[in-house]
Amino acid sequence: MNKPGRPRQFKLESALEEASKVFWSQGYSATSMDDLGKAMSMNRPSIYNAFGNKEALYRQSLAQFCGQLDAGIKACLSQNPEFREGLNAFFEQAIAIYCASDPNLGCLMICTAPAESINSSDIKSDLASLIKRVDKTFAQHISNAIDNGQLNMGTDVEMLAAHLQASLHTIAIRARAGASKQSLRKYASFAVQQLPWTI
Amino acid sequence: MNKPGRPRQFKLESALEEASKVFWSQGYSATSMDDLGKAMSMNRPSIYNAFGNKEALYRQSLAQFCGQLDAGIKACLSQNPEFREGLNAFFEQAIAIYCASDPNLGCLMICTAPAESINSSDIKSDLASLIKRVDKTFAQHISNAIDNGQLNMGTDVEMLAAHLQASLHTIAIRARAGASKQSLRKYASFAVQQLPWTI
DNA sequence: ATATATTTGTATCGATTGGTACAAAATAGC
DNA sequence: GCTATTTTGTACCAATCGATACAAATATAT
Repeated sequence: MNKPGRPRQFKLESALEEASKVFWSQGYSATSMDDLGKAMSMNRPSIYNAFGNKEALYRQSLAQFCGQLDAGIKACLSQNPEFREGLNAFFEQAIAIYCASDPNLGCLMICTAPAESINSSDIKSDLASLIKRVDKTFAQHISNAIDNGQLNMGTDVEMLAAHLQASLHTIAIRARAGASKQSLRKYASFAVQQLPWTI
Repeated sequence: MNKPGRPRQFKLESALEEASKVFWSQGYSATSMDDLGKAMSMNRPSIYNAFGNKEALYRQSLAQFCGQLDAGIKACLSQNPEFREGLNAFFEQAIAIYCASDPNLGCLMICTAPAESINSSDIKSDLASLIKRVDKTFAQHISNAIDNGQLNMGTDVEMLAAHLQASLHTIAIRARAGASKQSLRKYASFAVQQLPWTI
């Protein structure tokens, strides 16, 4: 039941991963199909055949990245019974990703998609979708923490979720601007500390 | 004491303003010198003569924008004796700028510079400089508010300033992603409310 | 008027852009 | 072996990219 035809000399996931790295560092418009071809070890016709055009490839890179990001949040927050420690673990993980390369690249979505979101309504909606997705994930766990008595009742869950994501956004941008891991860690723990904890 | 030679048919400031609008909506890399020439009503040699190259023009656009932003913060916060109202006024002003066009463009610096900051160390340092500048401005007024007894003592001034700027960052990004003025206003007032007020 | 200095507009440069046509290569099913 | 199907690699496309050479135009200073 295998497909006929010449077999692919690349793996979809790893090729996409290499494309993501290029977009991540150079942004969308400053990245050429030639750059992508070299990084992915594919010639251009193969890229177009496998992923569509440049924008489709970028959006698939975004989708892959966002899936990992959201999964990371959920993993950290579900794993830890204490919301405070779950949040600290998540921010630690996010900072590790944002500062994984030298120089720090920050967040692929937050640092590269806004620039293109006016030129492409699809990229704009991708950006809006991720923001909403992260808002919802945070809100869900904030709600749980309130039910568990870890956070004060009476606080606006959605606003608190947006406030948490604000910290994530500024960490992404500051990382890209060259901030150190240490300074980002310090800020993250401050932001977590500012939540209306009961204890 | 006038300069000899053929007089300019453009004004530096207004030409720069037009250039800013193009960069603001399209970002740096997606903007061509041809786009700029049309928007500025200048032919390319005149642009190069007056501003240098494309990157220099972009950086001057950034500088103009950032000067207005920082001046806006200082004006709002200095004008209002109550820090809380000064902050509310500033966020209202920022939201008005971020949502002035249709579609919303957010912040020129925050939404377009991060994408290019890896390709250009100058743009990266421009971004870092603005962040530091806003941090300092916020910190100064937070410090005053503590001295005036409006904010609790014992809070980390620098971290609180970064936390305020985080709200500004997420507002800029959410505006660009299509968020409404109302939702941004609601979040801004929530963020202000979360500060450790004494009253 | 003449010389000097500056801007403007046209025309153009080589390089690069995103995207594709087409044939060779390599598989599966029969 | 033969056909159908898919991928690969070369070559190439028109369009656009950032940047500039050069002469005409327009001002000041003497």
